[in-house]
Amino acid sequence: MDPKTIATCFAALRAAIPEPRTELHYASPFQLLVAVVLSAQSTDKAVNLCTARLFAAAPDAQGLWDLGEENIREHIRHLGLFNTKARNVHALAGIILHQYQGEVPRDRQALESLPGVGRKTANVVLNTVFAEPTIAVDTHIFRVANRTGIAPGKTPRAVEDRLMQVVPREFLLDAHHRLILHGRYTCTARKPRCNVCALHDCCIWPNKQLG
DNA sequence: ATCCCGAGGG
DNA sequence: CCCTCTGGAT
Repeated sequence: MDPKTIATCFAALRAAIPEPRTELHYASPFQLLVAVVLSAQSTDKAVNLCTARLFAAAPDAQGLWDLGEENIREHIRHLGLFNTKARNVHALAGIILHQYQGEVPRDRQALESLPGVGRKTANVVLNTVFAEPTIAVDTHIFRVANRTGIAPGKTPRAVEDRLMQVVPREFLLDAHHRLILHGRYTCTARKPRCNVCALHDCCIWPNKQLG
């Protein structure tokens, strides 16, 4: 897709999604980090239901470390992958508490060394908390980038690298959340709402559906 | 490549 | 029933 068309796409996305932001509920960088770890293969809505009680019981790294893995597991039991997540969140809280003075590090390497934190989660934290121009390629962005033709790629990393090349600078900071929200509500996995899509005229997808 | 793994939607 | 949901570790 040529640069002009891509710029047209993002201008259209800006009009459709004027205030891009995460739908995860959080009151601190640490809470956002935990929420994003919990969000793997789960809906934001389900995560918010869990964290409402979890953060009330343990709002910070000290609290989650003291709460313990067993209690964390009970709070997140209705999320998928809850066992792994409980173990990771507890261990992560301990590391943040003891090695980072309870603060979330603004450093990709440090973030990715945390249990349950990979490149995607690190990119979300860097973008959402520290306002760095990163793009976390999750299931939504991977689908939207490939389907629309904005940034095709066989792996999440390939799509990320391509997005970083082709997204105009003025749209880079908010591209992550705009693409996420577009994928969640319009360019959905199963039955995309092409009839109301802001990208209808610049999207290359050959199977545009009516409703 | 495989495992983890609950809940909601179509 | 099958698919999807802001993946990461082995």
